[in-house]
Amino acid sequence: MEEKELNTEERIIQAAEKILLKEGYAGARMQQIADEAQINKAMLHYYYKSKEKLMEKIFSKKFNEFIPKVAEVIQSGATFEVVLRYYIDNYLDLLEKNPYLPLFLIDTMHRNPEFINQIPELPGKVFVAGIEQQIAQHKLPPIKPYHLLLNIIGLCVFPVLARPIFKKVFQLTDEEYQIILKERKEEVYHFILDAVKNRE
Amino acid sequence: MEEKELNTEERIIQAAEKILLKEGYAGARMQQIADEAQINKAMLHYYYKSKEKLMEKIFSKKFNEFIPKVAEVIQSGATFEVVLRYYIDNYLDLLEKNPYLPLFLIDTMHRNPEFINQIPELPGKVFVAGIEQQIAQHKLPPIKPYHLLLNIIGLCVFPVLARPIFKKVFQLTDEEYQIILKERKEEVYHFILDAVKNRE
DNA sequence: TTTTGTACCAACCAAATGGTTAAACCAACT
DNA sequence: AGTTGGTTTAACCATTTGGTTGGTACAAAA
Repeated sequence: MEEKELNTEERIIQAAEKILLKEGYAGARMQQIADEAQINKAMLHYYYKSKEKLMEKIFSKKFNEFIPKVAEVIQSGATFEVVLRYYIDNYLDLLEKNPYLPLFLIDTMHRNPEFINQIPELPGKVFVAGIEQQIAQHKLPPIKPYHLLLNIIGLCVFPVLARPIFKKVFQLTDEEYQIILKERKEEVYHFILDAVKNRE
Repeated sequence: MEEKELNTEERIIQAAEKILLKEGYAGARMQQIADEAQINKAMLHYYYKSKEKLMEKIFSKKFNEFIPKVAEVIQSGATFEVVLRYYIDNYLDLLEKNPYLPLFLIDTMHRNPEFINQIPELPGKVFVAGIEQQIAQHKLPPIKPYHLLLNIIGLCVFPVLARPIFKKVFQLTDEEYQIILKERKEEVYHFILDAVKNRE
């Protein structure tokens, strides 16, 4: 409710997040970020030498918020059902709170790939190994790990990305679309489970 | 192979498509488009009064290329399997030829929603009615049409959008990712069919 | 032959934009 | 009181950017 009294640096980060996520790197203006942080434009450059440095900071921060730390969970021995629920619930909650996040990351990685390089290596192979292990133990039907992951994440993320197109094509209000998104937790969970079970 | 001798307007459209799709509205530069079309920047404004008008043209053109005209097919009485194959094959072919298209449309609709308004109404309701009819005739198990459509399109489109992220996380080469995309026609088709069948 | 209209361009312009400077402010130490 | 060092600002700067101007070239119409 009440605006916390944040120090300048925190206000800059908050403002930069808001503006960069909404407008993208090319569309965001340093002045806009300064206004949002209620500081002078020169202050921005005092704390962050350049727009690029600021973007680096926000991008890596958001990237790390988005990439889930579930590699361990998949190896925890839990059933696929449990892991899937955990995944989907976490992702959809995150997406509900951060509707601009996927577009921001995807857009940045496509159009400003230079920002990817500062990201450290990620344990993708671990996830693949985890899935393959579950398949070997017959806890999962044979499916290529990449495809399974693309399916799970795509089914979660796409509705957030496609919101404007679907709203337009089906002439939905924001409230109606919100309901659809709420329904997704069950829909995606059962859809994936049904697809995977039927493969056995 | 050989560069056709196109007239100026065609060259402008081609150039604008290339640059706008790749860079987005905010990132694209009129000079860049002029260079690509091998004309003077003033020529751009001779044919298209402003960047906005040019974007309007390209956006509506691309939007109409992307939104499929399958509403009739779904009502054609064909089985769900046939319609699904048709959908998926068409979409994935289109996406393979136009990898920048989904990001361009999604990005534009999120960040420049003013361009949506010039798009005429679309027969989304017809699709919904078609699906509901198939469900009533027990040709399809009960599933909310919006969800079915989100699932189908999401599973097709997301891998194209997520390419950079997946390449990074799993350290894939372009060739490796290309193979994954090729596999998708079968993967998506069976995944959806299995999920839907299991619902009955 | 003259007029007219379309295609085209070099040079230009005003505004916007990322970034800098030099000085002021201010709390903490000496 | 005076110095120091981080913080803040108004004013400024160089470049980029979308867009304009005034004019040329040229072919078709009159």
